[in-house]
Amino acid sequence: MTVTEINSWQSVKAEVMRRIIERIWLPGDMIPNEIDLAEEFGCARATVNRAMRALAEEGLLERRRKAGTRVALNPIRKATLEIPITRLEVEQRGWSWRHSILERSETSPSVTVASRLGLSVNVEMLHVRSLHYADNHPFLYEDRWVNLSEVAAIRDVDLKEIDANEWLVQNTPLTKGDISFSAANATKQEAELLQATEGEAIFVIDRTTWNGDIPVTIVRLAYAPGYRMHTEI
Amino acid sequence: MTVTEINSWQSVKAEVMRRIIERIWLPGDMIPNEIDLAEEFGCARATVNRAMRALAEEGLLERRRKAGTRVALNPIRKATLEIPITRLEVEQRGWSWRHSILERSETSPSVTVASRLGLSVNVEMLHVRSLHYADNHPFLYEDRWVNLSEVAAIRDVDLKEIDANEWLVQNTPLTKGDISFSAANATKQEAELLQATEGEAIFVIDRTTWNGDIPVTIVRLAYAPGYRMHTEI
DNA sequence: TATTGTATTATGTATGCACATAATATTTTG
DNA sequence: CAAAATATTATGTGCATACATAATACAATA
Repeated sequence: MTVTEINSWQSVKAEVMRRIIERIWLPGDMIPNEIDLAEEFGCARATVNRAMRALAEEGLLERRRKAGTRVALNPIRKATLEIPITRLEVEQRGWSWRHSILERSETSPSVTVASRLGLSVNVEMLHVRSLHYADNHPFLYEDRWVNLSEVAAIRDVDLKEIDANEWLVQNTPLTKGDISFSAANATKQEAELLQATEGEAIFVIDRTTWNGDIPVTIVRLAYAPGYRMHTEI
Repeated sequence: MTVTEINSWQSVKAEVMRRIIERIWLPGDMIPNEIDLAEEFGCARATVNRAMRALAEEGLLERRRKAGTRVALNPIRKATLEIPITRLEVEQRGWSWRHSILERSETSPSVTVASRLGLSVNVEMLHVRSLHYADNHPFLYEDRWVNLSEVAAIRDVDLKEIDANEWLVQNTPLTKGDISFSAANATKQEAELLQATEGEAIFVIDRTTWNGDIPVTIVRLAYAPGYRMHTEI
């Protein structure tokens, strides 16, 4: 055999990908079954299976029992974006991070907040507004509500020392999250805080998280102008 | 044994997740090695490995050879967002979709476009500007450049019939993509097209895609005011 | 003491085999 | 001929074993 053996799942994956990229196998095409591919590549079926599973997870292949495997028609490449801790995000860019607490109060939520969490307005919550800096420039304005009946321990945390999000991430299990991204014109208050001009376009993330079915926190993150969220597929 | 045997990788995964969520294993903690877990659960090491690998891919565990496995300190819950085809996105919301071509020309790219693609300005590209409507309301303004030397076939496509993105997704393999999300103030032109007011905050997606190392297309998507991108984790 | 070499260890991967499961194809039955 | 029962098939999973690899701990050496 002049053929180099393809016997690691990574090389099987690479070879299958090559055939897709070079359009030897077209979108929608059925491809040979695992047994045949294993024979062709000179490896075990489990090895082929490992490679194919990886490609299916990436969205390049569609697999169904008995029906077989085909090249995906809409390679809906799923972009995975990480929900970062602001401190790390800032430090990763080589800037120094600090944050300051603008408000910290224990109160009952507004109707809007309560309804979005599915809670009564009588529940006691922690309301924290804070500003994150990157190299002493305003970077992010955060407006957060925390469900105190679920996360009572946060009462005793000094949020000047540790960011609320960072504390929550490390101290409460979060099983479910709801995130939306949008653009908004800076309000007068936001503009002042972020050293922007009123009406300037601001990137906004709204996030609600639950532990099981119990709402934990709802937060609105308003980034200083120029912020870009980036990902690769 | 009164213990129900945990012998499928899914149940191993569920049990390990339970221990993390219920804080039996804390963030940063080392957890037992695969051999011990296999013994405890009454299954093979390969089964434990399969489960642990899945959890590591989800970001809940951090694994290193010899060093062992620990609960991730920052459970970087990765949100996966699908890169949709606009027509489907609109139709999924129950609206009717149509789009109109504002410009279609074959020309050489601007310096900005060329440099972002890593191409010379002498390359011939297809420049398409189009407007997508949802229920006859402007939904998305799209400004796209396509590398004709890589995707020559698009010359003969009637883009009034099929959206460029949809055609590309179905007819060229895309192996790599670069996506960024940001907020911008609507320019006068954008405001007119999207029936917005000048300066209104607009959600923008910039996307570049490659096939292997060859750039295929670069596109800027400007959404009408009020657009939200949504995902769950 | 600092550096280099070596042993140890936990995860990573490959293999052969067996059986499970889902979906299709085929045959039987009313 | 249509509906139900049955066979077939491709992927999915589990197991035991073996060896590979990376990272650490520890000993040997200069």
